[in-house]
Amino acid sequence: MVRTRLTAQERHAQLVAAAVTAFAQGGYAGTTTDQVARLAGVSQPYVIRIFGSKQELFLATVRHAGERVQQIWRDAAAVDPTLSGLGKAYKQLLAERDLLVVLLHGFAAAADPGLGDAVRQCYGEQFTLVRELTGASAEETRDFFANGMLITVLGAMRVLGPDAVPPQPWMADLLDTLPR
Amino acid sequence: MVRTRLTAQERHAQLVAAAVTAFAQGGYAGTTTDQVARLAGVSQPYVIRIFGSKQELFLATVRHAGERVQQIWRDAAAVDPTLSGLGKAYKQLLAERDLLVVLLHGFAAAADPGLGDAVRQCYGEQFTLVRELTGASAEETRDFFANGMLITVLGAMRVLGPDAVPPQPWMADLLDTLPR
DNA sequence: GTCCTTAGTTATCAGTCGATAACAACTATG
DNA sequence: CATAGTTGTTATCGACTGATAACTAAGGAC
Repeated sequence: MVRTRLTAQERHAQLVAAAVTAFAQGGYAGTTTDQVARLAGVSQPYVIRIFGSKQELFLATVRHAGERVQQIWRDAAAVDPTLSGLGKAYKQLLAERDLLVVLLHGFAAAADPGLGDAVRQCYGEQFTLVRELTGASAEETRDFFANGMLITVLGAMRVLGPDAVPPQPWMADLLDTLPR
Repeated sequence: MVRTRLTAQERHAQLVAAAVTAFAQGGYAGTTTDQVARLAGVSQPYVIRIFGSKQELFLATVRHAGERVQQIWRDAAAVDPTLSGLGKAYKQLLAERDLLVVLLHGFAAAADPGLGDAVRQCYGEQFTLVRELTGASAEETRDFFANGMLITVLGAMRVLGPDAVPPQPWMADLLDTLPR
């Protein structure tokens, strides 16, 4: 028998996955709940009924992305608990570039009072976790996050990632220095 | 005599200044042309007539911010043409935090076909200029931009800058390592 | 003073978007 | 089969927003 309906739990997860893709492209204000709904193959009002509001949908999406990043770091630290080890795990994160970019859009939208606290907490947890896992100094950790942020922004700019634009000369110089 | 009217040139500059403030807070999609107009004390249709469209207004704003950053770096390099010298000029940039944040919103909105090319060109010019001014290696320049991007994002998140939120423990560790 | 260019306004619209309400259909259980 | 709970839809609304059009008025040139 063909499964037509999903449980609310399954649908919730599917919608968050669709929202990662949609919000990564347009950001919070630049993405409609209808775009997310169409990506998931459901109607727009149903998205609202599951999450209550667009803001809650976005928050669930940012939290999901943050938790996924943390999990990848935990897994990496189990093998090599150094900044270098976690840095290599970035390879995985670049493969799921939308995850990083949706986090960036969260950071950028943090001026919105309804989003700011949740977004800052998300980033704080990441920073704390990396220090716990690696025991690295604050300075080393800052450089780690700085380079991660650069990679993320270059991804959002379509300089890095699956659908990157044709490379310009200046990009080559920059990209050559990034960890492989 | 009281000046009531401005020349188109003066008004143009005033509107770009207002747009820096407005777009820094809400980003491209999250800011209305009416918000910019009210900030400048003119009517919304007049903003559209001067710039043609919201997109052109945003592009003019991003270009202005990019040029201002470049000018600050040129001035700094005239005194101390090293990455350290340009880094110190960041103090000035943090004082005009909206300038940095509006650039970030430009990078984040680069997935929009109408904005991407201009935004990438803006970033490429910055990268190239810094290398020309300092003669630094690609790797050193990458670290320079990575830390700059981190500072910018922390500004957008209201962790850094004039209207920063009350600091959390993790923020203190991070902020202590940033260049003074 | 009159005229003409330029600065600026009000009125208005067509499209979009998040949200609500009412209804329909599937599925498990007894 | 009946019925109750859950999954999903269509219809619709009110608010908002970018853009257009038509009008008004300042101020320099002659």
